[in-house]
Amino acid sequence: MTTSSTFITSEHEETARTLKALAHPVRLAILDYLALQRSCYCGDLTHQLPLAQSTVSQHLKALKEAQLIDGTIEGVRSCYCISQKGIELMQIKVIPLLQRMNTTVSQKCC
Amino acid sequence: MTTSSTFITSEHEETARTLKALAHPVRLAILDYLALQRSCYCGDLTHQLPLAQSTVSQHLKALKEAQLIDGTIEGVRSCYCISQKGIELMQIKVIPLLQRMNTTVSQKCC
DNA sequence: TTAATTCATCGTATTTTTACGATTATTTAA
DNA sequence: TTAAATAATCGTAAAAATACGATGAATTAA
Repeated sequence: MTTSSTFITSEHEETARTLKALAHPVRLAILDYLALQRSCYCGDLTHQLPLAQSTVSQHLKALKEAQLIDGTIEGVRSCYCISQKGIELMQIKVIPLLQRMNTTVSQKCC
Repeated sequence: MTTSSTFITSEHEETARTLKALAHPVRLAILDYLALQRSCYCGDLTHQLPLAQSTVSQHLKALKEAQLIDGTIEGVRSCYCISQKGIELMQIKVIPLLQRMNTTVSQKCC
């Protein structure tokens, strides 16, 4: 199920990919933390989260592959932050699509 | 991994559940269609989509369980539409959380 | 140079998701 | 009453996601 039809557009495919990266409590928590702190190291997150280091690293990788965050090696550590692309994806792709759901349902439609 | 800590809040858990329901191209297409058409029958979707009837029904169930849509039996058919609760979840829970990502990144933060 | 720190990656087990066909239940039409 | 139509559910197979420990690579400190 990858082929996009007229019904399932490439926008649906792309946005679903972004939403999938967002759709995990740990990854949402990481993003919220990054939004607040500006940036942090992988180790900071590992200390905060009840998860193994390898698991945290894996979540960061998922966010990075979805272009939601940037990561830079700083000596022995890795620094992460929300990416410009990530902000664009939210503002231009994801949120507008979700906004389209906002049809005024005055009464039960069916 | 279900326990919410101070770092992972219940809001993260709940929003992740909603996002998971959204995070599939077929389900996004269904919601987009419902936003446009107001309502439709399961059969309409089965005709539009390159999927088996049981699969479409399964996707509708996922959306319903996430409270994003309502379904009503109309004789031999089932009519679906975006729910008021679904709109609320978008406007009050999901979109605000995604909006929080919108920190102005003037230059590479790390 | 050696040891310690930090993090990514690998291999793997478990769970969840996705899709299908077959079956069942309900309603409508003949 | 019987047949057709519609959609939900069941069982199941295959793929993807999630988590872990172990290992390896790179950098810094001793």
